Formats: sequence, C-alpha cells, structure tokens
Amino acid sequence: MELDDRKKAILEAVIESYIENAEPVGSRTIAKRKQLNISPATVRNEMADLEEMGLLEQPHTSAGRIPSDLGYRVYVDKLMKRYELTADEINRMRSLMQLKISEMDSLIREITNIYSRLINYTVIATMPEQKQATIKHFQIMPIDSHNILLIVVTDSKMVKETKITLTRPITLYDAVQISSVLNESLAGVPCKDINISSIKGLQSELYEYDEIIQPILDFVYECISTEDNAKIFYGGITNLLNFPEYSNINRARELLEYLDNKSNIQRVIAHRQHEKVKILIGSENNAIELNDCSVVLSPYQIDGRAIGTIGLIGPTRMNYSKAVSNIEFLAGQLNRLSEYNMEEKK
Amino acid sequence: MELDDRKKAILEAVIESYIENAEPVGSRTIAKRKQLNISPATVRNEMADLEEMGLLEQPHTSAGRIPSDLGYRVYVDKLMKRYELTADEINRMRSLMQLKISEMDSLIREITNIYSRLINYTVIATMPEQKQATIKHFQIMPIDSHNILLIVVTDSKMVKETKITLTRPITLYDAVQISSVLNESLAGVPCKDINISSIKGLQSELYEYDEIIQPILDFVYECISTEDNAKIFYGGITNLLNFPEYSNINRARELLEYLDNKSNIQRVIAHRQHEKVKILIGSENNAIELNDCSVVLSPYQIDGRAIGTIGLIGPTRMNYSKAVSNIEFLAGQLNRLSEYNMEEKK
DNA sequence: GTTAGCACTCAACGACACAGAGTGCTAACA
DNA sequence: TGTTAGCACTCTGTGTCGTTGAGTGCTAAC
Repeated sequence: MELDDRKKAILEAVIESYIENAEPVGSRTIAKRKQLNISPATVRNEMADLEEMGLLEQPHTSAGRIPSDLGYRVYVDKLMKRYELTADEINRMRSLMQLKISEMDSLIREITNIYSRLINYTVIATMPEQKQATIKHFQIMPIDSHNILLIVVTDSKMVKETKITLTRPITLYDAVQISSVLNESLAGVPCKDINISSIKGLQSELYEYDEIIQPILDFVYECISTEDNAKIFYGGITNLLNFPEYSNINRARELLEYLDNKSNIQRVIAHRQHEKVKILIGSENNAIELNDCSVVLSPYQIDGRAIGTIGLIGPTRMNYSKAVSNIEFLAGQLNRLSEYNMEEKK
Repeated sequence: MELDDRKKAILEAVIESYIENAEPVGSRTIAKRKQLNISPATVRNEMADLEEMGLLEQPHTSAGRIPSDLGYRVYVDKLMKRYELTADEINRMRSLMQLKISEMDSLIREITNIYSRLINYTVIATMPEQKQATIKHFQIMPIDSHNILLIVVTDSKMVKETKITLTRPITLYDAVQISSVLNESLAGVPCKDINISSIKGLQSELYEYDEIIQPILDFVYECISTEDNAKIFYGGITNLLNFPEYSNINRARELLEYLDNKSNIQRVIAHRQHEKVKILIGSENNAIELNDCSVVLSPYQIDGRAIGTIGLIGPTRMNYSKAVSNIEFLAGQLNRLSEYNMEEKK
C-alpha cells in the first residue's frame, strides 16, 4: 500500500494531535481540520489503512488511534516541519551561555539543570574524559543473599556500579574472594589492554564460583569496552513526572531507577558518534525501560576535538520538531562557547 | 494527663506496628501482644487518651490510630530502643570505606550513592566548602511571564538557583536591567561583607521594579547568609518512590521537585551545628513539602575541622531506631576515614 | 479499674447500568 | 470508483448502590 499525500496528512494530523493532548485521536477530530475537507468516514478508512501499514495503533476497538513507534519514525524522517525558535527562546539560550563558570564540567552541569527548566523535558549531557582510563579498583558488595553491587573505579574519578541479581546465594566471604582475584588480575591495567581472552582466563581461575561469575564478568567487560568514560549529567529528571504517561507510580519508578544508574544511559548513547541530531524512538533505544521514551541527541565539541553529547529525554509522544530545533541550536551555542569564550572566563 | 508505663507501651506498640505496615493500628492488634495482657477495650480507652494528648491520630472514625508528629517525637526521645547493627551491616559499611577514590568529594558522592542501595532510604550528604565565598555573578532568566529563574554563582563553583513566581509580568528587558544592577553592586564582594543594609540600598535603586524585586532580594540574602556554601549530594532519590506514602504521583513529584532544588534542602539542614545525631520529624522540617518526611542527620568531620553532614530522608513512618544507629556508625567511619586513610589513598 | 457486648461509622469493594466516544460495515451517492 | 451517511456494535469510564468488615465509643456488668 502506498503512503499517498492524504495518508501523510492524516498521519501527521494524528501525531500532532496526540503529541499535544496525549489522548487517542478519533476520526471526527481529524475530519474537523478544514484543510483536509473530508468526512469522518473517509478518515476512518484511511486510518484503517495506516493501521494495516503499522503506522498507527488502537489501544482498544472503540478508542481512537495513537501513533506507533514506526509512525513516529516516518513522521520524524519525512513529514515533520522544522520548528522555528522564537526570539525569546533564542535569547534565553544565549543568555544561558553567559553563566560565568570557569570549570567546563560545572558549566555543563548547570546548563543542563537550568535548561531543563526552560524546555520542560529531562536534559542529559555527557562530558568526555580525554585520557585513557585505567581500572583502579574492583569491589563487590552483597546487598542481600541474591543481590550484589559491583563497583568499578577507574583512575579518572569514574565510578561505575551496577546491581546484579544472582541465581545462587553469595556470602560476604565469596565477595571478598572474587574481588581480590579481579583486583589482582585487572587493577592497574589500562582498559584498552583488557580483552575478552584475559577475561576468559579469569573465568577458569574463578571456576568454583561458576554460576555467580558470569554476570560479573559481563559487566566488567562492558565497563572496559565503552571507550569513553564520559561523565553524565541530568537536569530536570522530575520533568518526566509531569507527563501523563508516567502518572502510574510503578512505571515512573521503573524509569527513574533506570536513569539513576548511569551506566544504563551510557549504553543508550554510546557508539553514536554522529554529526547531527539523532532521534531514538521508543524501542529503538534497545531497553525495555525506555520503550515509551524517546531521546533526541546531538554531539557538541570542545575545542574542536573531544566530543560530548547533549540531548533530551521525554515520552515517545514528545514534540520532536521543537526538541530537534532546540538541541541543534543549543549544541551550536556550546560549540561556539568552547571555541571563543572559555579563555576569557578563566 | 500522665503518660504512665502502660500508655508508653501502647504508644510504642502502635508506632512500631505502623512503621512496619504503614496501616492504621487497631486495638485488637495491640491487645494481641502477649506482653501487655489487656483486652482490646482497655486498649481503646488508652488510645483515646493518647489521642487526647496529641500523640495519636485517627484518619477517620472507623479506622485505627496512626502516630502524630508529636507521637513520633516522644517515641524518639523517650521510648525508642537502640537498634544494634548486625555484623553484616557493620561489615558492609566498613567495606564501603574501602572505596579507593582519592578526591574527597567524589568519594562522598559515591558513598552516598552506594549506601542508599543498602539502606533503602534516600541518603543526603554535604561537603563543606572551606573558603569564604565571593559572589561572582547574578543572572535572571525569565521562564514565562510570571516565573523567573534566579541564578547566583559564587567563585567556589557553587551555583544556587531558585524559581520565583512573580505577582506581575516581567520582560526579558526588565530581567537584564535587574541583573545588571545586582551585578554592579554585589558581584565581587565577599559574602560576609554583604548585609541587610546593603541589600536595602538596592531596594531603593530598583524602586521601579517594586513588586518584582522583593522575592529576588530575599533569595540573594538567603544565599549570602547561609554561611557555608556546601555541596550537596543525594543518593537513591528513587528509594522514596518505594514507600506507599508516595504512591500518589502528585505527592511524589512535589517532594522530588522540592529536593531537586538544592537550596531547599540546604535550608533544612542549615544551622544545625550539633554534635550528635539529630532527628527532624515532619513539620519540624519547616517546609510543607516535607510535612510527611523525616530527616536523620549527623555531622562528620574532615581532618578534625570542617564539618559536613550526612543523613537519611524517609517518610515520617521511617525506622528511626535503625536509621539513627546506621547514620551514627557511618558518620563515625567517615571521621576515621578522613583522619587516617586519606593520606595513603592519595 | 477492666472487660464484654452492642450499636454505630466509614472506607473499600464489587455489581450494575448507562452515557459517550469511536469504530467497521453497508448501501447510497456523485 | 472514491466518498459519505447511517447504523449497529464495542468498550471504557463513571456514578450509584448495597454489602462487608474492621474498628470505634459507650454502657453496664464484673
């Protein structure tokens, strides 16, 4: 089936109405738009087609339609009009750059914070660590019999931690044993010199903890293989709680806990060395906790070299057009900031 | 009316049951405790007395009783038995101190984070800034016509911001004007040299912005008068969402937004230069957003001089006994850490 | 002073009906 | 052949109502 102009117009109208109201859109609502000049019945036929094409979904038979992830994707790639920033919005972002903070990471942290109040989404930013990290220390801390916290400290102040649920109980003694083997073999070694085979070696050394060791080594490998140990800042996490999609406390908690663990979000934005604004919609984030979230990311440069990322997190129902224009502009301002202004601020 | 032994026992039983189950406690539940050996009817009489004394409350006529803030206060001051830490708990806290992070503030930040996973409350810690701060820069950023963000940057990387709601609209131009007056008069001046009269002077200089200026000056004064511009870290903010008292998303959002603004919590813990563990129950926090929260705080020392604070935040229904023992022990460990261990870690 | 008994209160819950929004299908229309 | 009016149908959300059960306060007896 072909996506003709009328289908496009209807898809666009559905998405824009849903972005605004967070409620399934019925045929009558669409038909009332004067530009289209068609009856609800016709809209219903078209909507049925769009649903068949996987662009719309129906929460239940007697409800209106909502966009699917694929629908948003088509909208974002082909239909979305560019949002023009207002003079006020531009002024506010420029004025953000006036913050007189000389340390780059405090500055980015504050921009993230303050900007989140202006945009009403959650803002995320990473600061790249230039130097190659070395693992300094491992620590395993049992929370209860089946849950441990694995903590990895690198020499660049970076701490990564994750909660791991085990299939069999672990004692404090086991934890000390495993930590010390990990420390003896891997501490002090630069991350780039650790590879799968050195980790496999550990597996045989720790054979007596067979069932426990696998998820631990997985996390260690993940730590050393995410090349840049970027610092991550969030601003306005609580903005997420304003969206009706998170009015269920369990859903909200699940999401906030996911974001609280910074290695999670690092995984989402890792390996996205791209030149322009990138949009990740719902399941494209590859994490069930983010299935109803979208992320809009843009790289920004410091001194024309090291690359950090700044972006927004919101429900898939977010205003993509506005988000893209905002993040694009903000990243542009940051680029200019690092080139010209840092010197004089010092 | 006197608080005799039986009344004490009943109050204690009600509080401990409510701490555990988060549900109003009925007379039958209390009477079933064998130690007391009294009938539900007697308990009901006693409970009515305790209610009259302001120690218990009734959510509605046919429900059981819940403790009032005053009830908790009496419990905490007079009835509560000391919780003895288990060997495991002690080991875990000691093992927390093994974290090999040389920068003190990163270390405290991580301890806060990781400890929150062990204790399941929200952990809060401040790092004192030794040196006397100087205000470096003011900035006013309009969010919309009636809300502004006031940002104060000091030379010690500290940034304080607050959202202020105005009684009349403000333009971007007004904001620039007011900022520049503030900057001209106050930037570069050490906080200790700014006092009420220098602020009063500004008020006449900015007379044309009469209605707007008052809350702004209030915040400025608050900034400069909180003597230590401590950094504040939170760990496990999302732990709060596990408590049934915050299962209402609006309540949860209100609380998280309050905590998100660090100057708020600074106000709560400011001027608490005390020697031992301090407990603030519900309304004692002097903030409506914290009316159903309690805070358990302890000072800790770095190099025997500068004083930071570490503590827990939870619902008023928190396990005070456990919280106190934990925070006391943790603060003790931190004291020892800074005295002996920091050198060798460097 | 304590307790058994009893009438009373109130939130929580499930059953039920009903309104309203929206759909899909059919048949008529241009 | 594409569009539309009409209609029967579906499903959620809401309000009403009676029931249940936990808990109380009061009275009178022990």
